Amino acid sequence: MITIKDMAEMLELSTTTVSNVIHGKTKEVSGATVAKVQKLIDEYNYVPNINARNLAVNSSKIIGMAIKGSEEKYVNLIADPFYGELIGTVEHELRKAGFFMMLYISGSIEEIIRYTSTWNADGLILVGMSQDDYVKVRQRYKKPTVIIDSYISEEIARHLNVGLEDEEGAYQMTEYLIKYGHRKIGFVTDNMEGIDYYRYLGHKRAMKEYMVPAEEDQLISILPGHLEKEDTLAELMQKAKEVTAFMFCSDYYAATVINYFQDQGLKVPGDISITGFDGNRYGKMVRPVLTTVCQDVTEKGRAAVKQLVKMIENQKQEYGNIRLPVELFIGDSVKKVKDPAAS
Amino acid sequence: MITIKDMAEMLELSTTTVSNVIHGKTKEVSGATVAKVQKLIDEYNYVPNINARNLAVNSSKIIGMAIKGSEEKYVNLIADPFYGELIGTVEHELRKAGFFMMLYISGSIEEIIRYTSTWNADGLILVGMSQDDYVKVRQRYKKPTVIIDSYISEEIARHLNVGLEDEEGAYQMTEYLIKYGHRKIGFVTDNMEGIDYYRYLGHKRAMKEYMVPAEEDQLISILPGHLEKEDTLAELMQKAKEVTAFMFCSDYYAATVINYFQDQGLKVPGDISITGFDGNRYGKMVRPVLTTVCQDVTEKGRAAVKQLVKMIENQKQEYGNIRLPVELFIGDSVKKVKDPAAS
DNA sequence: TTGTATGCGTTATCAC
DNA sequence: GTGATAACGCATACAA
Repeated sequence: MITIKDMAEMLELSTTTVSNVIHGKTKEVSGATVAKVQKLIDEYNYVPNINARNLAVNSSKIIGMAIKGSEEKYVNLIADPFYGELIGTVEHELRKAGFFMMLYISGSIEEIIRYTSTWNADGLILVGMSQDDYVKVRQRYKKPTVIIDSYISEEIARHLNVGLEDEEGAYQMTEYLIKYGHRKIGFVTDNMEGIDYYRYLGHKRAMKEYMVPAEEDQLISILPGHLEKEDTLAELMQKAKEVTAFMFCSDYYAATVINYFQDQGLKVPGDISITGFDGNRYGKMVRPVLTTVCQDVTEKGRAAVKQLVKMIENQKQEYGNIRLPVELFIGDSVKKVKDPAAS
Repeated sequence: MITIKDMAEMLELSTTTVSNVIHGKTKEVSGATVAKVQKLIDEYNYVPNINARNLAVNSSKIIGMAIKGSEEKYVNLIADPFYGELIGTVEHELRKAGFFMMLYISGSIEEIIRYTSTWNADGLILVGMSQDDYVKVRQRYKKPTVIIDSYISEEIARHLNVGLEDEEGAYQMTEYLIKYGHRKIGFVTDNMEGIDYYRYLGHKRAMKEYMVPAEEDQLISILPGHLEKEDTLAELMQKAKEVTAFMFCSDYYAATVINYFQDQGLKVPGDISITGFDGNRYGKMVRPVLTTVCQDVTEKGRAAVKQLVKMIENQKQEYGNIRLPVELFIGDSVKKVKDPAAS
């Protein structure tokens, strides 16, 4: 690893001059010198030591991308194509903008805070954070931060969030189901915070607007991570008798259940209709093809990076909510049913 | 951000003493001083500046994880659960060992080299590298490096690779097909280098051992990334008439083709049997459940990190090949056929 | 038990 | 045009 100092000595120049050439401040340097230095740089493959540079300018070009998930959910989390795609685009966009990505996947918010401050990250992208988590991070980390897919109340914490039209997406899906004659709809989720909660609100709004009596509405709660377990699936089979459709908050869950039901001899959508949320490969891979609410994950990552870079350049935190649009994708997992009440 | 110097001044101590406390060298410091310093550390949430530390000790705790993929394949690459799971476990294991992961996904090997050297990474994990790529990296980067899933000839480049029993896996799968009466088997791949090539070799070995005439053996080449395109799939439909089974080198491709075939009215495994390679969620999600060769991605990442850490501690590059075992998973995508020659 | 001095590689401020 | 020199925060060899 050749350094500026080494090169300066070899050419009998000062480090300042060499540094100037490296930074293209060539108007203050003679052409001959520039050439000499440039030659050496190429010859020895000079590459700056970022640690030294960061120390000198008190910045890193590091953006921390912190994904919070409980320890038990760990493996599930990262195998989900949503995260793969998100991480991929964020890394890509970040580098295009001249930054580097440091990835933290951890169940401990304390750990995340510690790491980001040691590395003196120029900015943060937070995924999967609750309001509490966000507040804790903000207490200790003051530089630009953007959150992805969180719902945080405006009063408590000013923040910039990049998310989805979750409420609207669920509303549209419910509306679609109702128009297809469904009234007894089971809304399945493993938590009631953040995005799932807002999707539930959208679902409720549609149910109300179309005047479906509240007692026909079923909220089905699943223990987090248990949707892959046999007994939970069996339980869902039971519930399937009481409703004509299930709405899931992720394609992965929806697809898993479709397969389970069919393996058990239940017809989808013949006996029960099923919908998802995400629009990823799992929904395309399962048969019947999943009717779902599509989001553009790439766009999500891109928007987050764009906002973050803007903040870093302006040296200040911005506030607001960016809600990316969603779109219904009609597959084959929903059947038209006769509404008994209508006839 | 409070620094060691700040704390030393506040307590009227030297930076050395403070530094010693931080590093737990308390036997050389009086109990009272330790307490004082510790109190301040907690109070101000002192956290070391890693840039400064790295500069001082000439090391970073950074491991570069470089994934090479052509620009066009970019999105495909990272949405594959294989990469998601691999990145996840590597990050996890790395942190457990006290390192940080810097992720580089790039089609340019030059770029990868430049980034890893600016950051002065302590070690490298390389994924998706050809022999040429590896040699180029090694010319410029001398610190510990481990490769995942590459095939590099021993003579040209000494290296440590963590891979799979690719040849054996394909052998077993072919053997299984043959025992189920298949003789006309189409081996489908979009490249003939690295892992796919060795899988092909295993396939050939089985065909030879079971004395299937060479003319019954079909190597079907697909343009890279084209297996999702309509015309390539249609072409494959044509080929399906000439064979009784297709072997694919990935579950994702196999599942995609199963769906396409069935959507077109071709029965799987009724009209044609299909096998995959990987053992991931796609294979479990498609119906019929895919018969495939399973690998343990988590174990792969774990092994890579373990080896790398060992090298970093011993300060030297090691050589060798670690081939993780594979296992046949029998799904429902292969049918027993009557071997016409046997009757 | 504690302190002093120096170096890590880079950038930036001034002076020549 | 070019060059000293200090500063960034930390670790460490060596003194005291």
